[in-house]
Amino acid sequence: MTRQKIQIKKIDNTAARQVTFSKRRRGLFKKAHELSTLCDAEIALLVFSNAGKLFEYSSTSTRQVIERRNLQSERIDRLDPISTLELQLQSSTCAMLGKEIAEKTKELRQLRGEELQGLDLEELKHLEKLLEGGLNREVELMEENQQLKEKMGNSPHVVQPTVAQQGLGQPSECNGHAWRSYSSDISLRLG
Amino acid sequence: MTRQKIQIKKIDNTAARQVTFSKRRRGLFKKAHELSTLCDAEIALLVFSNAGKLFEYSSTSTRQVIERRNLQSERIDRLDPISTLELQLQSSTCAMLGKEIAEKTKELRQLRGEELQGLDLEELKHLEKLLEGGLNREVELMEENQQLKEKMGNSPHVVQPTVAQQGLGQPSECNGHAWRSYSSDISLRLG
DNA sequence: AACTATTTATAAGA
DNA sequence: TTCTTATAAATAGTT
Repeated sequence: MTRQKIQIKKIDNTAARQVTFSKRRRGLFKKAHELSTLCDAEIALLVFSNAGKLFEYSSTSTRQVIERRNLQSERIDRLDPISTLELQLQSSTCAMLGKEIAEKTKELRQLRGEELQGLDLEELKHLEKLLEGGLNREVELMEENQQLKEKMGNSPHVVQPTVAQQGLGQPSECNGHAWRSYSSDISLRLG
Repeated sequence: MTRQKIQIKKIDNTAARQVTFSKRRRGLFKKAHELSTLCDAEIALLVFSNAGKLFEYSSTSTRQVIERRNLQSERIDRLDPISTLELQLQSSTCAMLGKEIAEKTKELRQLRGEELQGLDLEELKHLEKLLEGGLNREVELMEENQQLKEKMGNSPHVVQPTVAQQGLGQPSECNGHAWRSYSSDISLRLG
């Protein structure tokens, strides 16, 4: 699209393909962020490189957006015929906690690292907000878990896995921007 | 970015916001498609408008990309401690069929309608490929289901819902392009 | 829905 | 990888 117009077809040369991938991925993420900000849209963007590496952007959290999407397409075939078995498993939010944390960790890593390079001040502010929101959710999850813990005491036939929650990691500074310090040391044992 | 540079913050005026949303959403989808084609990347892009309407693009299928993502983040906390209960539910692929079809239908609707407007020839070719791929998967699913049907006959304690699969719809022509005709009339009854 | 003056994105090349 | 730059593309404001 510049020194010369190109055809939109797979780039054969591996090195050139990787360079283009990096450039355009960054451009795409930026555009996604701009759209979400300008128009108050909720966005999730998943990109697997040719080599199988995952890059993701989300205006809120990828899991949240995917769940919102699932709600739309599942409302019809779900919600009515939920078997008791399914209920038990769905309510075993415990298993999801681990996933959520793994995801959050990865998201944080990405936000702090790669994705941060090309971002301007506006985006930094947004990321800061996102991080704080994430921490708030963390607290909510803890509370939710506490409640779950109590409920499960009453229904012994429910699945009761053990989840050990890792701390969010060491407080860090990034591009001269001090992230809110936070340390969690929660260990959950249900059942 | 043109007559005047704008700040990346929420557009207050509702009408202006909607116009910008349409324009930029189209631009974003085009960029996503170009990246996937040029660099052989697998992409899923979910966009919820301010009004809650879902727009999605995927180089293959959104479900497929999300699953691929789940594999990466779940491999650690999953795969080892799969309870018998979970196994039973996971193997009840029947429930997923309904979802898959609902999804595919929606995807098709989107591809044929809205998203088709701004697409050039290259993209049309891609969509054609995608649709054919979808049909192939349909056939695979049928076969998988047949096998499931047989397996379930042997294990009576497995969940056994009834799923009626609708046909994909009438053969249709789109933008002067004849899509492969297909009709399915399968009705699954397990147990 | 179209039009353009500008701003952005980016393909090549260094 | 990062930067530079000529050019293609996207798009904000207007009609």
